[in-house]
Amino acid sequence: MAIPKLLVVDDDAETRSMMTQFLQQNGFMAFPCETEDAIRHHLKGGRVDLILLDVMLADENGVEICARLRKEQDVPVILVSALSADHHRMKGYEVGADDYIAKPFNPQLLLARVRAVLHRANRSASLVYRRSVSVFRFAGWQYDAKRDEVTSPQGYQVALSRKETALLKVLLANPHIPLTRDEIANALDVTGEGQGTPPEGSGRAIDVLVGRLRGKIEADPKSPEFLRTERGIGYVFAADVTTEDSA
Amino acid sequence: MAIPKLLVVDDDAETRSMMTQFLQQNGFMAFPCETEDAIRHHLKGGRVDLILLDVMLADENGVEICARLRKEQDVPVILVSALSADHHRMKGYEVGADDYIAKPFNPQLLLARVRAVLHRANRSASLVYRRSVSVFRFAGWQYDAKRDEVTSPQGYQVALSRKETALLKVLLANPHIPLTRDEIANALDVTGEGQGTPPEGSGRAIDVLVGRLRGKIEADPKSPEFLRTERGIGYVFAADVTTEDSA
DNA sequence: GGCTTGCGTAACATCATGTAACAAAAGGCA
DNA sequence: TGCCTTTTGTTACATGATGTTACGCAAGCC
Repeated sequence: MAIPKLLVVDDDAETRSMMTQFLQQNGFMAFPCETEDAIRHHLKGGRVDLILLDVMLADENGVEICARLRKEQDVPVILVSALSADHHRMKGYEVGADDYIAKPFNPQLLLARVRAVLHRANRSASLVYRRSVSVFRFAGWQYDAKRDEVTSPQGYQVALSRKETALLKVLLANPHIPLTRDEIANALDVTGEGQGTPPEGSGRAIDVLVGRLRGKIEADPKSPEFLRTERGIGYVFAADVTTEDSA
Repeated sequence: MAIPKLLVVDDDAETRSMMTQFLQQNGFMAFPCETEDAIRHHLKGGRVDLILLDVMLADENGVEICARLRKEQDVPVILVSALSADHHRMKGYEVGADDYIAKPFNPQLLLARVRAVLHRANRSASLVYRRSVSVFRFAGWQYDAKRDEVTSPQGYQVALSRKETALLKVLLANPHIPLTRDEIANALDVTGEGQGTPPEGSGRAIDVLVGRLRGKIEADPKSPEFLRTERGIGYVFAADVTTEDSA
């Protein structure tokens, strides 16, 4: 993929330029935009991969703009907001934002979110009807999604519990992308069947789970090679993963 | 039951036709719909068993449409979305969607979900649907429904009790679909005819029954290959099953 | 350096499941 | 009917998975 083109939409000039600069420094083509018109200009000009949209634009509510953009073109949108209230968050998703991030935000987290959204958008177009991935490989390890079996480089079969397996799956599906504990928890709660248990933000279940998985697949759990911690953010799977389609 | 009639609602023409085709190839009567009006047309026209609804319709939010449909008619709905954010998922359940699936999705998973929802909606559907099937095969095993005979890959005949047989039948009729203990109990109680026995949610009869069946058809009952546990849910038959119709 | 915060993890608490052992039913047969 | 065998359900306990808490260490920050 070419260098992703991003638009930074914010009515505060300083925020705008800081975010733009930050993104540029991190390898993205970022353009500051002040108004909806500016966005349209870029959209007409050609491919735009992602829009970072401030929810509190002076003239209009970001959520509404997002809704309108969605109708016209399928551009991924991340809402940025100074409000951390959750109903706002919901509102953003309802109109089709791909993600949401609250100010003040952790720069690394912003990058992680941007990469994650680009990653999703990039794949979903071509992958929708592709046959499912059945085998993941990394550094000699292998995970067979169909049988739920994990095999070590030495050929030993490693027994993982269901949650451990689910965690591994989430990580393998998002290599090199930092995932927050909430994101992981959400992904793990998806049982695929009846559900009603709202995921909580309480305990440290994820930390413990990560620790347990490390104990099973890391040579030295104290200095993990794959399951790395991103302090203040969450965890990343820090290895290249190759996948293989099932028949 | 007749062949289930499904509606595929999506504003993207390509997605619509691919999903429709895929479902048709897998034995469903599937119709593409572009708008809510199209849905209503089909609903008025007669029985519709399930609606697959894209959350990101151009004009309106799928979740809202789902909510409205729910109020009017009791049609099962599965939401389909390009957003993997789980907040959406929650939202979908709140308004009464029967399930939710994120794009890009595994086609087999889609089929499983569709069958599961249809199954729930019409409990006896899948068993009745397969009444003409006389022989089931899986991983070398064979179950002859006419003679109630189970044959192992080595050709040994395995003797199952009536309940064990009934359990196997239910599982074979719903491969890869997790069944709750209640669902299984219901299916077992109704087998004969009269149905005055109120299925209870009390004891652990199903667990024990599953254990006994495992003892007879699993090579290693401790780590079952076919009759897998879905913690917190129930059990699944985790093998591909082929069927053969009787003359 | 001291302070604050986040993380790792052992130890415990909880809960679902597996299963042996027993009890109750259901047949089968003289 | 009465006795025996087989099937089915219940109970009790063991096991294992998952989540929580508590405490100590390490990383960042001044």
